Amino acid sequence: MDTEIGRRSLRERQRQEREELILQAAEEVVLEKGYREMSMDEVAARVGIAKGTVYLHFASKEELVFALFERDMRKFLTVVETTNASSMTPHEKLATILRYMYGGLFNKGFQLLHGFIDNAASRDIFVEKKEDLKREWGRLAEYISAIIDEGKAVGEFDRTLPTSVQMSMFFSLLSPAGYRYLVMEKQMQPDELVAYLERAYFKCLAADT
Amino acid sequence: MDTEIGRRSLRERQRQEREELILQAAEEVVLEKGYREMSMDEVAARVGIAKGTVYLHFASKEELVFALFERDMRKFLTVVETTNASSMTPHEKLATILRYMYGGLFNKGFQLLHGFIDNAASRDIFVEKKEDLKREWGRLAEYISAIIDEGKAVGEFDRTLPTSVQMSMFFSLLSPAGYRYLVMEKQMQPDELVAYLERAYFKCLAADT
Amino acid sequence: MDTEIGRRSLRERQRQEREELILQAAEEVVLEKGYREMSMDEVAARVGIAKGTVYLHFASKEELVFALFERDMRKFLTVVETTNASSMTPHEKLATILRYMYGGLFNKGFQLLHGFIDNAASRDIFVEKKEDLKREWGRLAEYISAIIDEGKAVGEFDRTLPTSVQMSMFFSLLSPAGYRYLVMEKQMQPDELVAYLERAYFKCLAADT
Amino acid sequence: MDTEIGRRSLRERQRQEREELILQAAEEVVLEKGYREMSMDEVAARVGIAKGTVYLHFASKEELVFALFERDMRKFLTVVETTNASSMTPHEKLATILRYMYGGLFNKGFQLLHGFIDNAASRDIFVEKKEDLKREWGRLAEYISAIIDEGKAVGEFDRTLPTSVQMSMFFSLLSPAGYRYLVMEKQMQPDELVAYLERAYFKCLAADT
DNA sequence: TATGAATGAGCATTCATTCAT
DNA sequence: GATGAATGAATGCTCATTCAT
Repeated sequence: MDTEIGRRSLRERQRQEREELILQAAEEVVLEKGYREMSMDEVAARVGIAKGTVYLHFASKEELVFALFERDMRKFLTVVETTNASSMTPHEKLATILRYMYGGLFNKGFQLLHGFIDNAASRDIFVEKKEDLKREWGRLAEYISAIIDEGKAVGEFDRTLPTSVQMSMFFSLLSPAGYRYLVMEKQMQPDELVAYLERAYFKCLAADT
Repeated sequence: MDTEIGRRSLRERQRQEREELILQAAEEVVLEKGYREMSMDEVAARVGIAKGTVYLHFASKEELVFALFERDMRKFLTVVETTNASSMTPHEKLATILRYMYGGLFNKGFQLLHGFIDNAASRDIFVEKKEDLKREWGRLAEYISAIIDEGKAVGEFDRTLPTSVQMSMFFSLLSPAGYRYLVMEKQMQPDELVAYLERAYFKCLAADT
Repeated sequence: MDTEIGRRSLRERQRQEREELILQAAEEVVLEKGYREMSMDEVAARVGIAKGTVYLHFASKEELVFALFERDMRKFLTVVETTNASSMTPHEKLATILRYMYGGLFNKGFQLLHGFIDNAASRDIFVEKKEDLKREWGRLAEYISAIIDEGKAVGEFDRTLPTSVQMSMFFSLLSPAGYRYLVMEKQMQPDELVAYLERAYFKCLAADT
Repeated sequence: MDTEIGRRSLRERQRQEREELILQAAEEVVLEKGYREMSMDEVAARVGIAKGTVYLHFASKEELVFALFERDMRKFLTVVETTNASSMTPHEKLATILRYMYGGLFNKGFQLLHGFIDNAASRDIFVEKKEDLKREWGRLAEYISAIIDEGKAVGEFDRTLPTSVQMSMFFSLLSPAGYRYLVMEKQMQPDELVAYLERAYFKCLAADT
């Protein structure tokens, strides 16, 4: 029985590992080529498995990308929730989240979210899932809004700008293309760049003295 | 001969008008559905001509969208050049351009540029045209950079932030999705929104006093 | 204008001819291999056109086979209606229809109808069209029933057997396989065979004397 | 050794029982959906075993359905042989077999045979097995023919109709679809229906008086 | 022996592009 | 020039079959 359970959990672990591999490959391809140009053949090829195997894990291309989207959204939400629950000041909270979004190599997950929120195609693709997406996005927006409002309450942030605008700008500070431009053409260090974005954003937010 | 020329120029004018109609239709569709979902059939149908006729004007779908891209870029460049040649202060210049970009219903041309610069798909689609695009984008970047540098020189703008970062942020102030969110969900007036963006951006830019 | 109309009707005629060619090819394949084994590739290949061209005429495989079905049903209905409207005796009417069904090389159209009525697959395939099919089938059934009832009224046919049973048997006198067996294995002449079926069926129908 | 044999025969019995369960499930599915739509997954699921296990009993889908076919043919042959060996009159013999075929809920086995004999798909599917099928079908045909001939010899049946035609008609009296129509739409009792078929068929067969 | 995950050939459908009229 | 019918490469998805455990 012990073996039985052991075997099962092994299977399950392998399954999850493979699922993660597929998601990673899909993320790569979707970021490189976009949703429509991402082919299930290529995803499978990158993982080194057969096309049919992908379908054992995800019922359709749409489901696969949606799962990817959710995974990244969940990661993001976790960061935001954890940060929000901490005892940092509003400024520190936003800075922490900002570093998550634009740090590293422009966090792939956020890049995906960023791309899909904007992309015309994705609007129509996920028709059925729209509600789920909206809900999750709504939660995210609420957290950020709450932090900004908290900052306004303690007099740290500018009350003359609507929170919704401040929040929307928070997600648009830099486009992936802008990021590439600065890092690749202008040879800017990612850390340095994030520091600049932080400086710039908080100047926007700062309460008039 | 005189008639000949007149006839030709008439033809030529009609040709250009039709070309413009095609570009308009293509712009509509590509903004609604994205590059891949835009079908030549639909573009032709919206103009009210046959599919084959579109190919008399543009050698391929790629060429069509590229032409669209260039048209919008040219319009944008004209605005930027005209503004730059004026006797406004750097602040006023940037504000004018900013209003062009984010004003109205989020200027379609800029929306397209914004979307395509970011979009993964477009990167690979226009492989051959990359150089042209880069050159044009470069000119745009130079103009904006020059204005920002001018502002720094006269002590208006913050010298501790790199011009390249300030410029990149200028193009990313708000994503089309963010725009839709604020206008449609939050019922914000476009004019009001642009005013906020302006305020926010110039707070970022402002030199420390 | 004359030419215009002439050209159009030429186009239209060509279109209809090609549509008929596709239907013929589809009929062949579907009779040889059944619905599922019929591939659009093969149909196109038999007509000598590209696969895409088939889709210019029929929106889907299902539509194609449904159109085929309807074409054959319509032909059949025409025969039945014409016959019914004639001044023949009920016996002669049924004999005429019977010869249409089982005559020649077992009328392909009727063979198709026969096969599809029975086939388990087709029941589920045409879910949406079910109503149309039922209605058409119903009309056919009514005509035959009416003729049989007419025969009963004039004392020609056996009143102790329900009309519905007599009608159902009318459509089941011989299966395509049975036909093949008799013609190919037993070297029976089709005409001769039909004559036997006629004799046999009317013995069943005959009123007791 | 005794135990050895006992164990083996137990194994063998279990094996046969499972095989029968698979055949039953396959019969259900194939009658519901047809050959192509019957999936090995569904068969296995209905039996409650793994898909691989089905392959331990039947080398392929084709083999499975062929085995099913043979099983039903064997059952049918047994009925026919038993009946033929009895001391009934030819009329009674045929009536017995007829009741087996069309009685109950349209005997599943016969329904399968009926469907496959007719169905275009099956012709090509069982290419290799054709000979076996033909032989078995031939035996069946011979038995029925013999009974009819017997009837003709004793003056019971019509000698002016070829035995082969009378036999072929015997198998085509009613299609499964016709059966469903009469029982479900016309609310006819199965027993009643079989009685009608019997009456009708023997009117056909009857010798002229 | 039993399992079910993995495979990959096969097929319906779409759509950019071409070309005869 | 203008048309739109014809093309065929490309791709998402299914499912019979295999095989490591």
